Amino acid sequence: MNHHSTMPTALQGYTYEYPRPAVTVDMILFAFQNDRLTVLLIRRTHDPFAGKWALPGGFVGEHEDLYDAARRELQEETNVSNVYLEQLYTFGQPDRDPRMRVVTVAYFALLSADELAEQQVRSGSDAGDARWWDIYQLPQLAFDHARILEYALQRLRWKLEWTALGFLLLPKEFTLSELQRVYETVLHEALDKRNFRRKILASGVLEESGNMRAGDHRPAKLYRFSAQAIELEQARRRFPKPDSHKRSSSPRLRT
Amino acid sequence: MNHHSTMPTALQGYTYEYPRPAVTVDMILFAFQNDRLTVLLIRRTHDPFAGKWALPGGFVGEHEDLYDAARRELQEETNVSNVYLEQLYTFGQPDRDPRMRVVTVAYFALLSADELAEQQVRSGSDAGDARWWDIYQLPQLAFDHARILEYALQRLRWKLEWTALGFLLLPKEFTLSELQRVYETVLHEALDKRNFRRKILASGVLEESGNMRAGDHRPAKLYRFSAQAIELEQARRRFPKPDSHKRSSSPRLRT
DNA sequence: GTGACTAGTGTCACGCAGACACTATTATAC
DNA sequence: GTATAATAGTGTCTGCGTGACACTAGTCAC
Repeated sequence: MNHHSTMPTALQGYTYEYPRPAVTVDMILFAFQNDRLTVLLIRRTHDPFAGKWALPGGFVGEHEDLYDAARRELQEETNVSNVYLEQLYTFGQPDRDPRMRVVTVAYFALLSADELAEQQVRSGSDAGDARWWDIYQLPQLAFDHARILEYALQRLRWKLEWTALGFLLLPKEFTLSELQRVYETVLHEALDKRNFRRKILASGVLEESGNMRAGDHRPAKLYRFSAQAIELEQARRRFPKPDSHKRSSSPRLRT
Repeated sequence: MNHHSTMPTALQGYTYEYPRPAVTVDMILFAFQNDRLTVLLIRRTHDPFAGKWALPGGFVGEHEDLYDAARRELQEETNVSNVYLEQLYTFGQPDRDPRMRVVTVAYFALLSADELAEQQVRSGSDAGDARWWDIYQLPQLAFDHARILEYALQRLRWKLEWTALGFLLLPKEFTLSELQRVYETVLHEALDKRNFRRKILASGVLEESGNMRAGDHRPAKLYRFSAQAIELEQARRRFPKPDSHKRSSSPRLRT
Protein backbone atom coordinates (compact mmCIF):
# COMPACT_ATOMS: atom_id res chain seq x y z
CA MET A 1 0.00 0.00 0.00
CA ASN A 2 1.17 3.47 -0.70
CA HIS A 3 0.20 6.09 1.76
CA HIS A 4 0.98 8.76 -0.73
CA SER A 5 -1.16 7.62 -3.54
CA THR A 6 -3.38 4.69 -3.21
CA MET A 7 -5.01 4.04 0.07
CA PRO A 8 -8.41 2.45 -0.04
CA THR A 9 -10.81 5.31 -0.38
CA ALA A 10 -12.27 4.76 3.06
CA LEU A 11 -8.93 5.66 4.53
CA GLN A 12 -8.32 8.84 2.62
CA GLY A 13 -9.04 10.70 5.80
CA TYR A 14 -6.03 9.11 7.45
CA THR A 15 -7.15 8.62 10.92
CA TYR A 16 -5.81 5.91 13.18
CA GLU A 17 -6.37 2.85 11.08
CA TYR A 18 -2.66 2.52 10.62
CA PRO A 19 -0.32 1.55 13.39
CA ARG A 20 1.62 4.48 14.70
CA PRO A 21 4.88 3.79 16.40
CA ALA A 22 6.13 6.33 18.87
CA VAL A 23 8.81 8.51 17.30
CA THR A 24 11.66 9.78 19.39
CA VAL A 25 15.02 11.42 18.94
CA ASP A 26 18.11 10.27 20.80
CA MET A 27 21.23 12.35 21.06
CA ILE A 28 24.84 11.32 21.16
CA LEU A 29 26.59 14.32 22.60
CA PHE A 30 30.36 14.16 22.37
CA ALA A 31 32.82 16.43 24.14
CA PHE A 32 36.55 16.47 24.69
CA GLN A 33 37.80 17.03 28.21
CA ASN A 34 41.01 16.12 30.02
CA ASP A 35 42.35 14.37 26.96
CA ARG A 36 39.33 12.12 26.90
CA LEU A 37 36.55 11.72 24.43
CA THR A 38 33.35 11.71 26.42
CA VAL A 39 29.62 11.17 25.87
CA LEU A 40 26.79 12.47 27.94
CA LEU A 41 24.51 9.79 29.39
CA ILE A 42 21.54 9.92 31.68
CA ARG A 43 20.76 7.46 34.42
CA ARG A 44 17.41 5.78 34.18
CA THR A 45 15.25 5.88 37.23
CA HIS A 46 12.46 3.61 36.03
CA ASP A 47 12.08 0.21 34.51
CA PRO A 48 12.88 -1.13 32.09
CA PHE A 49 16.60 -0.75 32.55
CA ALA A 50 16.24 1.18 35.78
CA GLY A 51 19.69 2.12 37.02
CA LYS A 52 21.24 1.67 33.59
CA TRP A 53 22.53 4.59 31.58
CA ALA A 54 20.94 5.83 28.40
CA LEU A 55 21.27 8.44 25.70
CA PRO A 56 19.32 11.62 26.27
CA GLY A 57 16.27 11.79 24.07
CA GLY A 58 12.54 12.11 23.94
CA PHE A 59 9.39 12.30 21.94
CA VAL A 60 9.05 14.33 18.81
CA GLY A 61 6.35 16.94 19.10
CA GLU A 62 3.27 16.76 16.99
CA HIS A 63 4.24 19.61 14.72
CA GLU A 64 7.92 19.66 15.37
CA ASP A 65 10.72 19.08 12.92
CA LEU A 66 13.05 16.23 13.82
CA TYR A 67 16.04 18.52 13.99
CA ASP A 68 14.16 20.93 16.23
CA ALA A 69 13.11 18.09 18.47
CA ALA A 70 16.72 17.04 18.85
CA ARG A 71 17.77 20.55 19.79
CA ARG A 72 14.92 20.97 22.19
CA GLU A 73 15.54 17.69 23.96
CA LEU A 74 19.19 18.49 24.33
CA GLN A 75 18.26 21.81 25.88
CA GLU A 76 15.63 20.37 28.18
CA GLU A 77 17.47 17.31 29.33
CA THR A 78 21.00 18.53 29.56
CA ASN A 79 20.84 22.32 29.37
CA VAL A 80 23.06 22.25 26.34
CA SER A 81 22.41 24.41 23.33
CA ASN A 82 24.49 25.76 20.52
CA VAL A 83 26.07 22.57 19.32
CA TYR A 84 26.86 21.02 16.02
CA LEU A 85 24.07 18.55 15.31
CA GLU A 86 23.53 16.14 12.47
CA GLN A 87 21.23 13.23 11.84
CA LEU A 88 22.96 9.91 12.32
CA TYR A 89 20.63 7.03 11.57
CA THR A 90 17.17 5.78 12.38
CA PHE A 91 16.78 2.71 14.53
CA GLY A 92 13.50 0.92 14.40
CA GLN A 93 13.70 -2.72 15.39
CA PRO A 94 10.28 -3.67 16.73
CA ASP A 95 11.62 -4.91 20.05
CA ARG A 96 14.13 -2.23 20.89
CA ASP A 97 11.88 -0.96 23.65
CA PRO A 98 10.14 -3.78 25.52
CA ARG A 99 7.07 -1.69 26.26
CA MET A 100 6.01 -0.53 22.86
CA ARG A 101 7.09 0.19 19.37
CA VAL A 102 9.51 3.09 19.34
CA VAL A 103 11.29 4.33 16.26
CA THR A 104 14.15 6.60 17.16
CA VAL A 105 16.03 9.02 14.99
CA ALA A 106 19.52 9.31 16.37
CA TYR A 107 21.39 12.60 16.24
CA PHE A 108 25.04 13.17 16.68
CA ALA A 109 26.30 16.30 18.42
CA LEU A 110 29.64 17.92 19.16
CA LEU A 111 30.08 20.27 22.09
CA SER A 112 33.04 22.63 21.94
CA ALA A 113 35.24 23.13 24.97
CA ASP A 114 34.05 26.74 25.20
CA GLU A 115 30.42 25.78 25.35
CA LEU A 116 31.25 23.01 27.74
CA ALA A 117 32.78 25.53 30.11
CA GLU A 118 29.99 28.10 29.85
CA GLN A 119 26.92 25.97 29.91
CA GLN A 120 26.55 24.18 33.14
CA VAL A 121 25.63 20.82 31.83
CA ARG A 122 23.07 19.45 34.21
CA SER A 123 20.30 16.97 34.01
CA GLY A 124 16.99 18.52 33.09
CA SER A 125 14.09 18.80 35.45
CA ASP A 126 12.63 15.41 34.83
CA ALA A 127 15.77 13.49 33.92
CA GLY A 128 17.87 11.57 36.38
CA ASP A 129 21.60 12.01 36.84
CA ALA A 130 23.49 13.25 33.84
CA ARG A 131 27.16 12.34 33.56
CA TRP A 132 29.96 12.44 31.08
CA TRP A 133 31.49 9.05 30.34
CA ASP A 134 34.77 8.20 28.74
CA ILE A 135 33.87 6.62 25.42
CA TYR A 136 36.33 3.84 26.08
CA GLN A 137 34.99 3.04 29.54
CA LEU A 138 31.26 2.98 29.21
CA PRO A 139 28.81 1.57 31.72
CA GLN A 140 26.07 -0.84 30.74
CA LEU A 141 23.64 0.90 28.48
CA ALA A 142 19.89 0.62 28.22
CA PHE A 143 18.01 -0.50 25.12
CA ASP A 144 20.10 -0.71 21.95
CA HIS A 145 22.03 2.37 22.93
CA ALA A 146 25.38 0.61 22.89
CA ARG A 147 24.89 -0.13 19.23
CA ILE A 148 23.82 3.42 18.49
CA LEU A 149 26.88 4.75 20.26
CA GLU A 150 29.16 2.46 18.36
CA TYR A 151 27.72 3.69 15.13
CA ALA A 152 28.11 7.30 16.27
CA LEU A 153 31.76 6.74 17.11
CA GLN A 154 32.32 5.30 13.67
CA ARG A 155 30.75 8.35 12.13
CA LEU A 156 32.78 10.69 14.30
CA ARG A 157 35.97 8.99 13.22
CA TRP A 158 35.03 9.18 9.61
CA LYS A 159 34.13 12.84 9.95
CA LEU A 160 37.41 13.58 11.62
CA GLU A 161 39.40 12.02 8.86
CA TRP A 162 37.54 13.59 6.01
CA THR A 163 36.24 16.91 7.26
CA ALA A 164 37.32 19.74 9.49
CA LEU A 165 34.98 18.59 12.22
CA GLY A 166 37.69 18.01 14.81
CA PHE A 167 37.83 21.69 15.61
CA LEU A 168 34.30 21.62 16.92
CA LEU A 169 35.42 19.79 20.01
CA LEU A 170 38.06 22.36 20.97
CA PRO A 171 37.88 25.95 22.21
CA LYS A 172 37.93 28.78 19.69
CA GLU A 173 41.71 28.99 19.85
CA PHE A 174 43.88 25.98 20.32
CA THR A 175 47.40 24.74 19.73
CA LEU A 176 48.36 22.18 17.16
CA SER A 177 49.32 19.78 19.90
CA GLU A 178 45.88 20.05 21.41
CA LEU A 179 44.32 19.40 18.06
CA GLN A 180 46.53 16.40 17.55
CA ARG A 181 45.46 15.04 20.91
CA VAL A 182 41.83 15.24 19.82
CA TYR A 183 42.62 13.28 16.71
CA GLU A 184 44.62 10.71 18.57
CA THR A 185 41.95 10.24 21.17
CA VAL A 186 39.09 9.89 18.76
CA LEU A 187 40.94 7.70 16.30
CA HIS A 188 42.44 5.87 19.23
CA GLU A 189 45.94 5.65 17.90
CA ALA A 190 49.15 7.63 17.85
CA LEU A 191 49.93 10.01 15.00
CA ASP A 192 53.27 11.33 13.76
CA LYS A 193 53.69 14.92 14.88
CA ARG A 194 55.43 16.28 11.82
CA ASN A 195 53.12 14.60 9.36
CA PHE A 196 50.08 15.67 11.33
CA ARG A 197 51.14 19.30 11.27
CA ARG A 198 52.01 19.22 7.63
CA LYS A 199 48.70 17.68 6.67
CA ILE A 200 46.51 19.89 8.81
CA LEU A 201 48.23 23.08 7.77
CA ALA A 202 48.23 22.08 4.13
CA SER A 203 44.48 21.54 4.26
CA GLY A 204 44.11 25.28 4.70
CA VAL A 205 41.40 25.23 7.32
CA LEU A 206 43.54 26.80 10.03
CA GLU A 207 44.88 30.27 10.58
CA GLU A 208 47.16 31.58 13.29
CA SER A 209 45.29 33.70 15.81
CA GLY A 210 48.43 35.66 16.63
CA ASN A 211 48.18 34.73 20.28
CA MET A 212 50.26 32.28 22.21
CA ARG A 213 49.25 29.74 24.79
CA ALA A 214 51.31 30.58 27.88
CA GLY A 215 51.92 27.49 29.86
CA ASP A 216 54.25 25.51 31.96
CA HIS A 217 56.80 25.23 29.24
CA ARG A 218 57.57 26.58 25.84
CA PRO A 219 54.58 28.66 24.68
CA ALA A 220 52.73 27.47 21.62
CA LYS A 221 51.10 29.33 18.78
CA LEU A 222 47.34 29.43 18.90
CA TYR A 223 45.25 28.70 15.85
CA ARG A 224 41.66 29.13 14.98
CA PHE A 225 39.88 27.60 12.04
CA SER A 226 38.84 29.70 9.14
CA ALA A 227 35.11 30.17 9.11
CA GLN A 228 34.21 28.28 6.00
CA ALA A 229 36.04 25.25 7.25
CA ILE A 230 33.18 23.79 9.19
CA GLU A 231 31.71 20.84 7.45
CA LEU A 232 33.59 21.52 4.27
CA GLU A 233 33.47 17.90 3.26
CA GLN A 234 36.41 18.40 1.02
CA ALA A 235 34.72 16.76 -1.90
CA ARG A 236 37.35 14.18 -2.52
CA ARG A 237 36.67 12.75 -5.88
CA ARG A 238 37.95 9.45 -7.02
CA PHE A 239 37.35 10.46 -10.61
CA PRO A 240 38.03 14.16 -10.52
CA LYS A 241 36.83 16.52 -13.13
CA PRO A 242 39.48 17.52 -15.64
CA ASP A 243 40.81 20.51 -13.71
CA SER A 244 39.86 19.91 -10.13
CA HIS A 245 43.42 19.50 -8.93
CA LYS A 246 43.49 23.24 -8.70
CA ARG A 247 42.27 22.73 -5.17
CA SER A 248 45.89 22.60 -4.04
CA SER A 249 45.77 26.34 -3.69
CA SER A 250 46.20 25.91 0.04
CA PRO A 251 49.34 27.12 1.78
CA ARG A 252 52.18 24.70 2.10
CA LEU A 253 54.67 24.75 4.90
CA ARG A 254 57.41 27.20 4.29
CA THR A 255 60.58 25.57 3.10
CA MET B 1 11.30 14.57 28.67
CA ASN B 2 12.95 11.26 28.20
CA HIS B 3 10.77 8.46 27.09
CA HIS B 4 13.37 6.01 28.14
CA SER B 5 13.77 7.07 31.68
CA THR B 6 11.65 9.70 33.15
CA MET B 7 8.10 9.92 32.07
CA PRO B 8 5.64 11.07 34.68
CA THR B 9 4.62 7.94 36.46
CA ALA B 10 1.09 8.10 35.14
CA LEU B 11 2.45 7.56 31.68
CA GLN B 12 4.62 4.58 32.40
CA GLY B 13 2.07 2.49 30.60
CA TYR B 14 2.77 4.36 27.40
CA THR B 15 -0.53 4.55 25.75
CA TYR B 16 -1.52 7.33 23.41
CA GLU B 17 -0.77 10.39 25.47
CA TYR B 18 2.09 11.26 23.20
CA PRO B 19 1.61 12.39 19.64
CA ARG B 20 2.36 9.65 17.21
CA PRO B 21 3.29 10.62 13.72
CA ALA B 22 2.66 8.11 11.00
CA VAL B 23 5.87 6.34 10.06
CA THR B 24 6.46 5.29 6.51
CA VAL B 25 9.29 4.07 4.33
CA ASP B 26 9.95 5.46 0.88
CA MET B 27 12.15 3.74 -1.64
CA ILE B 28 14.42 5.16 -4.24
CA LEU B 29 14.92 2.32 -6.66
CA PHE B 30 17.68 2.92 -9.17
CA ALA B 31 18.35 0.87 -12.29
CA PHE B 32 20.55 1.24 -15.33
CA GLN B 33 18.96 0.67 -18.71
CA ASN B 34 19.78 1.84 -22.22
CA ASP B 35 22.70 3.87 -20.94
CA ARG B 36 20.40 5.75 -18.65
CA LEU B 37 20.20 5.95 -14.91
CA THR B 38 16.57 5.51 -14.01
CA VAL B 39 14.33 5.65 -10.93
CA LEU B 40 11.04 3.94 -10.41
CA LEU B 41 8.14 6.27 -9.67
CA ILE B 42 4.46 5.71 -9.13
CA ARG B 43 1.70 7.93 -10.36
CA ARG B 44 -0.61 9.23 -7.71
CA THR B 45 -4.29 8.77 -8.31
CA HIS B 46 -5.59 10.77 -5.38
CA ASP B 47 -5.14 14.16 -3.87
CA PRO B 48 -3.00 15.69 -2.68
CA PHE B 49 -0.73 15.73 -5.67
CA ALA B 50 -3.08 13.61 -7.77
CA GLY B 51 -1.50 13.00 -11.15
CA LYS B 52 1.99 13.76 -9.84
CA TRP B 53 4.64 11.11 -9.50
CA ALA B 54 5.95 9.83 -6.21
CA LEU B 55 8.41 7.40 -4.71
CA PRO B 56 7.01 3.99 -3.86
CA GLY B 57 6.51 3.60 -0.14
CA GLY B 58 4.07 2.87 2.60
CA PHE B 59 3.36 2.42 6.24
CA VAL B 60 5.61 0.51 8.55
CA GLY B 61 3.82 -2.41 10.16
CA GLU B 62 3.17 -2.49 13.85
CA HIS B 63 5.81 -5.08 14.60
CA GLU B 64 7.87 -4.74 11.50
CA ASP B 65 11.50 -3.75 11.22
CA LEU B 66 12.13 -0.70 9.06
CA TYR B 67 14.33 -2.65 6.68
CA ASP B 68 11.69 -5.36 6.36
CA ALA B 69 9.04 -2.76 5.70
CA ALA B 70 11.14 -1.31 2.90
CA ARG B 71 11.57 -4.73 1.31
CA ARG B 72 7.92 -5.58 1.66
CA GLU B 73 6.73 -2.33 0.17
CA LEU B 74 9.06 -2.73 -2.75
CA GLN B 75 7.68 -6.19 -3.33
CA GLU B 76 4.06 -5.17 -2.97
CA GLU B 77 4.15 -1.99 -4.92
CA THR B 78 6.54 -2.80 -7.68
CA ASN B 79 6.99 -6.57 -7.62
CA VAL B 80 10.69 -6.12 -7.11
CA SER B 81 12.65 -8.21 -4.67
CA ASN B 82 16.24 -9.17 -4.28
CA VAL B 83 17.83 -5.79 -4.41
CA TYR B 84 20.57 -4.01 -2.59
CA LEU B 85 18.89 -1.85 0.02
CA GLU B 86 20.29 0.62 2.50
CA GLN B 87 18.84 3.28 4.72
CA LEU B 88 19.32 6.75 3.31
CA TYR B 89 17.94 9.38 5.64
CA THR B 90 14.84 10.20 7.62
CA PHE B 91 12.70 13.11 6.54
CA GLY B 92 10.32 14.52 9.06
CA GLN B 93 9.35 18.11 8.41
CA PRO B 94 5.94 18.59 9.97
CA ASP B 95 4.34 19.82 6.77
CA ARG B 96 5.75 17.40 4.26
CA ASP B 97 2.36 15.77 3.92
CA PRO B 98 -0.47 18.30 3.99
CA ARG B 99 -2.88 15.84 5.58
CA MET B 100 -1.05 14.72 8.65
CA ARG B 101 2.27 14.29 10.26
CA VAL B 102 4.29 11.68 8.39
CA VAL B 103 7.86 10.82 9.20
CA THR B 104 9.43 8.83 6.42
CA VAL B 105 12.55 6.74 6.47
CA ALA B 106 14.00 6.77 2.98
CA TYR B 107 15.73 3.73 1.59
CA PHE B 108 17.98 3.57 -1.38
CA ALA B 109 17.94 0.51 -3.63
CA LEU B 110 19.89 -0.76 -6.62
CA LEU B 111 18.36 -3.17 -9.08
CA SER B 112 20.76 -5.17 -11.22
CA ALA B 113 20.17 -5.53 -14.91
CA ASP B 114 19.58 -9.27 -14.42
CA GLU B 115 16.86 -8.72 -11.88
CA LEU B 116 15.41 -5.99 -14.00
CA ALA B 117 15.05 -8.43 -16.87
CA GLU B 118 13.58 -11.28 -14.82
CA GLN B 119 11.19 -9.52 -12.57
CA GLN B 120 8.42 -7.93 -14.47
CA VAL B 121 8.37 -4.63 -12.71
CA ARG B 122 4.74 -3.67 -12.46
CA SER B 123 2.71 -1.54 -10.21
CA GLY B 124 1.26 -3.42 -7.29
CA SER B 125 -2.42 -4.13 -6.84
CA ASP B 126 -3.33 -0.89 -5.23
CA ALA B 127 -0.72 1.38 -6.75
CA GLY B 128 -1.25 3.44 -9.87
CA ASP B 129 1.04 3.43 -12.88
CA ALA B 130 4.63 2.53 -12.20
CA ARG B 131 7.27 3.87 -14.57
CA TRP B 132 10.99 4.20 -14.87
CA TRP B 133 12.19 7.76 -15.29
CA ASP B 134 15.50 9.05 -16.45
CA ILE B 135 17.08 10.65 -13.43
CA TYR B 136 18.00 13.68 -15.51
CA GLN B 137 14.52 14.15 -16.93
CA LEU B 138 12.16 13.80 -14.03
CA PRO B 139 8.52 14.82 -13.95
CA GLN B 140 7.07 16.94 -11.19
CA LEU B 141 7.22 15.05 -7.95
CA ALA B 142 4.78 14.90 -5.06
CA PHE B 143 5.60 15.95 -1.50
CA ASP B 144 9.29 16.53 -0.80
CA HIS B 145 10.26 13.65 -3.03
CA ALA B 146 12.38 15.78 -5.30
CA ARG B 147 14.59 16.63 -2.37
CA ILE B 148 14.77 13.01 -1.27
CA LEU B 149 15.76 11.95 -4.75
CA GLU B 150 18.43 14.57 -4.95
CA TYR B 151 19.89 13.33 -1.74
CA ALA B 152 19.75 9.75 -2.98
CA LEU B 153 21.60 10.68 -6.15
CA GLN B 154 24.28 12.33 -4.09
CA ARG B 155 24.65 9.19 -2.03
CA LEU B 156 24.75 6.99 -5.11
CA ARG B 157 27.54 9.09 -6.55
CA TRP B 158 29.48 8.96 -3.38
CA LYS B 159 29.03 5.21 -3.14
CA LEU B 160 30.17 4.78 -6.68
CA GLU B 161 33.35 6.67 -6.10
CA TRP B 162 34.27 5.01 -2.85
CA THR B 163 32.85 1.53 -2.96
CA ALA B 164 32.30 -1.27 -5.40
CA LEU B 165 28.61 -0.51 -5.60
CA GLY B 166 28.56 0.27 -9.30
CA PHE B 167 28.48 -3.39 -10.17
CA LEU B 168 25.11 -3.81 -8.55
CA LEU B 169 23.47 -1.99 -11.43
CA LEU B 170 24.90 -4.28 -14.09
CA PRO B 171 24.28 -7.92 -15.02
CA LYS B 172 26.42 -10.60 -13.42
CA GLU B 173 28.94 -10.39 -16.24
CA PHE B 174 29.78 -7.18 -17.98
CA THR B 175 32.50 -5.53 -20.00
CA LEU B 176 34.71 -2.75 -18.76
CA SER B 177 33.17 -0.39 -21.25
CA GLU B 178 29.73 -1.13 -19.87
CA LEU B 179 30.97 -0.50 -16.37
CA GLN B 180 32.54 2.75 -17.46
CA ARG B 181 29.26 3.82 -18.97
CA VAL B 182 27.54 3.27 -15.63
CA TYR B 183 30.09 5.44 -13.92
CA GLU B 184 29.86 8.13 -16.52
CA THR B 185 26.10 8.18 -16.42
CA VAL B 186 25.83 8.32 -12.68
CA LEU B 187 28.61 10.81 -12.17
CA HIS B 188 27.34 12.68 -15.18
CA GLU B 189 30.69 13.35 -16.76
CA ALA B 190 33.17 11.73 -19.09
CA LEU B 191 36.00 9.59 -17.77
CA ASP B 192 39.33 8.72 -19.33
CA LYS B 193 39.23 5.15 -20.59
CA ARG B 194 42.76 4.13 -19.74
CA ASN B 195 42.75 5.64 -16.30
CA PHE B 196 39.36 4.15 -15.57
CA ARG B 197 40.52 0.67 -16.45
CA ARG B 198 43.71 1.01 -14.53
CA LYS B 199 41.96 2.18 -11.43
CA ILE B 200 39.15 -0.34 -11.48
CA LEU B 201 41.44 -3.27 -12.14
CA ALA B 202 43.92 -2.11 -9.54
CA SER B 203 41.18 -2.00 -6.93
CA GLY B 204 41.02 -5.77 -7.16
CA VAL B 205 37.27 -6.15 -7.07
CA LEU B 206 36.99 -7.57 -10.56
CA GLU B 207 37.90 -10.89 -12.07
CA GLU B 208 37.68 -12.06 -15.67
CA SER B 209 34.83 -14.47 -16.20
CA GLY B 210 36.61 -16.10 -19.11
CA ASN B 211 33.73 -15.37 -21.44
CA MET B 212 33.51 -12.78 -24.15
CA ARG B 213 30.70 -10.48 -25.11
CA ALA B 214 30.02 -11.18 -28.77
CA GLY B 215 28.67 -8.12 -30.45
CA ASP B 216 28.55 -6.02 -33.47
CA HIS B 217 32.24 -5.32 -33.34
CA ARG B 218 35.34 -6.45 -31.60
CA PRO B 219 34.35 -8.82 -28.77
CA ALA B 220 35.13 -7.71 -25.25
CA LYS B 221 36.25 -9.62 -22.20
CA LEU B 222 33.56 -10.16 -19.62
CA TYR B 223 34.22 -9.52 -15.96
CA ARG B 224 32.40 -10.32 -12.79
CA PHE B 225 33.08 -8.87 -9.40
CA SER B 226 34.67 -10.93 -6.74
CA ALA B 227 32.16 -11.86 -4.07
CA GLN B 228 33.55 -9.95 -1.14
CA ALA B 229 33.62 -6.78 -3.20
CA ILE B 230 30.09 -5.71 -2.42
CA GLU B 231 30.02 -2.88 -0.01
CA LEU B 232 33.65 -3.22 0.85
CA GLU B 233 33.92 0.41 1.78
CA GLN B 234 37.61 0.29 1.25
CA ALA B 235 38.36 1.85 4.56
CA ARG B 236 40.32 4.74 3.22
CA ARG B 237 42.12 6.26 6.10
CA ARG B 238 43.46 9.73 6.10
CA PHE B 239 45.77 8.88 8.95
CA PRO B 240 46.58 5.27 8.23
CA LYS B 241 47.89 2.95 10.83
CA PRO B 242 51.64 2.39 10.66
CA ASP B 243 51.50 -0.56 8.28
CA SER B 244 48.20 -0.25 6.52
CA HIS B 245 49.74 0.50 3.15
CA LYS B 246 50.07 -3.21 2.75
CA ARG B 247 46.64 -3.03 1.25
CA SER B 248 48.22 -2.52 -2.16
CA SER B 249 48.27 -6.27 -2.49
CA SER B 250 45.87 -5.96 -5.36
CA PRO B 251 46.92 -6.90 -8.86
CA ARG B 252 48.40 -4.19 -10.97
CA LEU B 253 48.10 -4.07 -14.70
CA ARG B 254 50.73 -6.17 -16.31
CA THR B 255 53.59 -4.15 -17.66
C1' DG C 1 39.15 -5.33 -48.64
C1' DT C 2 37.77 -1.21 -46.89
C1' DG C 3 35.44 1.41 -43.54
C1' DA C 4 33.14 1.78 -39.26
C1' DC C 5 33.16 0.73 -34.77
C1' DT C 6 34.55 -0.79 -30.35
C1' DA C 7 38.33 -3.06 -27.35
C1' DG C 8 42.46 -2.62 -25.54
C1' DT C 9 47.07 -0.83 -24.30
C1' DG C 10 51.84 2.33 -21.82
C1' DT C 11 54.52 6.24 -20.27
C1' DC C 12 55.90 10.19 -18.10
C1' DA C 13 55.80 13.72 -14.63
C1' DC C 14 54.17 15.44 -10.44
C1' DG C 15 52.41 15.79 -5.97
C1' DC C 16 51.03 13.49 -1.63
C1' DA C 17 52.21 10.65 2.06
C1' DG C 18 54.80 8.10 5.19
C1' DA C 19 59.07 7.24 7.76
C1' DC C 20 62.15 9.28 10.53
C1' DA C 21 65.23 12.57 15.02
C1' DC C 22 66.88 16.54 16.51
C1' DT C 23 66.84 21.67 18.03
C1' DA C 24 64.41 25.61 20.42
C1' DT C 25 62.14 27.75 24.15
C1' DT C 26 60.31 28.20 28.53
C1' DA C 27 59.58 27.14 33.63
C1' DT C 28 61.18 25.21 37.73
C1' DA C 29 64.07 23.22 41.18
C1' DC C 30 68.17 23.39 43.31
C1' DG D 1 72.40 30.84 37.61
C1' DT D 2 72.64 26.47 36.07
C1' DA D 3 70.74 22.11 35.16
C1' DT D 4 66.79 19.61 34.10
C1' DA D 5 62.32 18.57 32.49
C1' DA D 6 58.78 19.39 29.44
C1' DT D 7 56.66 20.82 25.40
C1' DA D 8 56.98 23.32 20.65
C1' DG D 9 58.61 23.22 16.44
C1' DT D 10 61.10 21.89 12.17
C1' DG D 11 62.93 19.12 6.81
C1' DT D 12 64.16 15.45 3.67
C1' DC D 13 63.94 11.53 0.99
C1' DT D 14 61.58 7.97 -1.26
C1' DG D 15 57.85 5.60 -3.34
C1' DC D 16 53.41 5.33 -5.16
C1' DG D 17 49.10 6.78 -6.99
C1' DT D 18 47.15 9.57 -10.43
C1' DG D 19 46.23 12.45 -14.20
C1' DA D 20 47.22 13.67 -19.03
C1' DC D 21 47.65 11.89 -23.25
C1' DA D 22 46.97 8.76 -28.73
C1' DC D 23 47.46 4.92 -31.12
C1' DT D 24 46.89 -0.26 -32.44
C1' DA D 25 43.87 -4.50 -32.62
C1' DG D 26 39.95 -7.19 -33.75
C1' DT D 27 35.41 -7.89 -35.68
C1' DC D 28 31.43 -7.03 -38.73
C1' DA D 29 28.96 -5.17 -42.68
C1' DC D 30 29.02 -3.81 -47.03
